[in-house]
Amino acid sequence: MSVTIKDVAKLAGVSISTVSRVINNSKPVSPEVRRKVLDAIDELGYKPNQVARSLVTKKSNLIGVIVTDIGNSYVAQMIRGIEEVGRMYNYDILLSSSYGNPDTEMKFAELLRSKQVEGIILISETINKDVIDEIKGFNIPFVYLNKFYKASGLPSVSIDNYEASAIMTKYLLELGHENILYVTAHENQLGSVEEDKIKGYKEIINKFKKDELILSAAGFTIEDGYNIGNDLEKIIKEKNITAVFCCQDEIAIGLINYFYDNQIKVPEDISICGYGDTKMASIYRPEITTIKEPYYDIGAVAIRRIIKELEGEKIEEKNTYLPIQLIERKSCRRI
Amino acid sequence: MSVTIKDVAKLAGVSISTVSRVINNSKPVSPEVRRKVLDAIDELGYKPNQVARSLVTKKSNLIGVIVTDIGNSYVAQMIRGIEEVGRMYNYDILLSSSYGNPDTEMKFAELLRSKQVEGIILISETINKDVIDEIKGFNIPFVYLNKFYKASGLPSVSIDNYEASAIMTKYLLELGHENILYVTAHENQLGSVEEDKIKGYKEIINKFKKDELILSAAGFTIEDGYNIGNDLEKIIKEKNITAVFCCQDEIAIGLINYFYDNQIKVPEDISICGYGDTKMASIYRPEITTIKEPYYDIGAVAIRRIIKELEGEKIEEKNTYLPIQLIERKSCRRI
DNA sequence: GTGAAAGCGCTAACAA
DNA sequence: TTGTTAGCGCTTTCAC
Repeated sequence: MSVTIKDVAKLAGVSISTVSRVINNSKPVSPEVRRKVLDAIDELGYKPNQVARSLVTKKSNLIGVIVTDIGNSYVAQMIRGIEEVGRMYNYDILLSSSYGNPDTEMKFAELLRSKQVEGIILISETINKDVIDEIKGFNIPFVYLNKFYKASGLPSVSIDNYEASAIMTKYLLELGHENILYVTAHENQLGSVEEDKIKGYKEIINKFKKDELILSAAGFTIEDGYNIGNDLEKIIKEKNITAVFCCQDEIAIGLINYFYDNQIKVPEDISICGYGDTKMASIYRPEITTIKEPYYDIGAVAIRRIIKELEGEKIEEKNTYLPIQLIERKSCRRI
Repeated sequence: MSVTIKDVAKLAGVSISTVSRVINNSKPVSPEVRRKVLDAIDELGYKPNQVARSLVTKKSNLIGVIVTDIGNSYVAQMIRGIEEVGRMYNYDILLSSSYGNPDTEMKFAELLRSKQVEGIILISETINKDVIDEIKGFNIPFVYLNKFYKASGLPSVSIDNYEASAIMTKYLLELGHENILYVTAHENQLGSVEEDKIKGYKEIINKFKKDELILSAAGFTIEDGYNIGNDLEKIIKEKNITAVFCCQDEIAIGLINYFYDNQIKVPEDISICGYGDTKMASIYRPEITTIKEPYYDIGAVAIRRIIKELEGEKIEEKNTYLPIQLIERKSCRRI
């Protein structure tokens, strides 16, 4: 079978402890013995068995990541961030996709634990109290990432949605738009980030004494955006709207698609902006003006927090807020 | 610390072997004892330590997946397939992204091995002989997935690119296009799937006595597509081309973007089709006519192969070819 | 500086 | 049906 520390010890003519010492640099070993051991390792192509090592050290060097769907580009970007800094600190990623099923999430959480992961990052799109409680019970570092809901009281990394929304609204106003409609996903959804975003929008709108105009799509997807196209078209005419601020890039794309299919030009006939700066936003034509949520950084900071905690550092603030950026592109024009 | 099998045994008043038996259902246990054990497990919230278990059984239930970049949507889809069927058979995914660096790939391969993964799936975009040889040396099931290069002699899952290309060319011809230009990524690249695709294109073009027209982009990306826009525009006029068959959706999108920016309409002025059916192809406007490469299925079949091999089944053919599909959308019109 | 031995948490003979 | 025991491959005291 596979070559073990014993084989190396035998070949080098030393004890296994000595071999262990040289591979871990844990205690001084005389140069000559070290050489012999190193040669033996080389000759046999020995690679320490991490499983055995984990069993005794209780360090798996594994971080468990539970995501809704790796197919979402923002999730993939977060994972990139997680992976890349994880790698820097020698942590591997154990990945599970729940596809939104709470039972699956729960099962994964337990599975990850039994695999002795040292920390867990949960990237979710709903709020699932049971799973969160379960993970908290593991007593290992845990970060909760949710683009759609506020992680009240949970360690998390996000942006200040209130501020981001205000910035975008102000920008639209500065472009000369008088009537700006905000498309939300679900209005009055408790704990949703939409609460903050709507607040930011309203604040600015009221400050400049314009009319609050809010339309609710039935969700966050491209399809949802497309589906409110018809309703929106009517409202636009009625209320003389010139700019639509979508709560997600996907909705903006769905809307632009609807307009494309109905011969309405963006931004000539109507300005549309998104939120998130998902990959599509920069590829799409017209290129979409949006708020950049730094997904990669969110992932990176999340795992950094976990590693810090693992290293015994105390994390003061529960939530880390990352800087946002308004990305000015082509889908909104000056009036 | 964490509760172990010993704690359970003590609480239940039995030996650890009995506990092991009930959690594994490996040997008969009397109903009353089983109940006692189950109760103890429940009371203590005991979860078997998989690391310890792995050490003795030599089964980690881990499949290592090395990818170029999880941010590519096709990669994410493959991983979905891998994950979902892996889960069905109780395998977890250990994920690593190499970002195209061969040294990193190599390091990951070794790392995965030391973590005792039972199989490896390598999703690569170049050919890296060293890494492949290294992995082969592990003597564990291995599947090689590469969308751009042929995996000569390696266990892999893919589509018949020759056939796919021929089908698309034929389709364009049937639409009434007389002069069809094929945009390749790199011409004459040894081992590239472009060899097969160009062959498929040429075969049909010659069969119908049309002119072979091939243009080479400098790569596979949206940007590469955009960058040849200018050259292509000239050739289109010169040769009276009405349809452009792009070797990748990304190139098609780049090209359509170029045309959008230069007021050339797709498909009115020029028909463009892609290859791959990456997520963008269906979202984009105009929706892109393309060849569907079944990424999810490729991933699913790949891991299924590994699991079969792990179960002792002998896999006969080295490469599994999955059915393709022509997806007729809006970017190509009838002449 | 080096070796012997205990033990991480578990499974799997082997006995009883 | 149950318990005892020997490891799995490694790290880590504890002697020397």
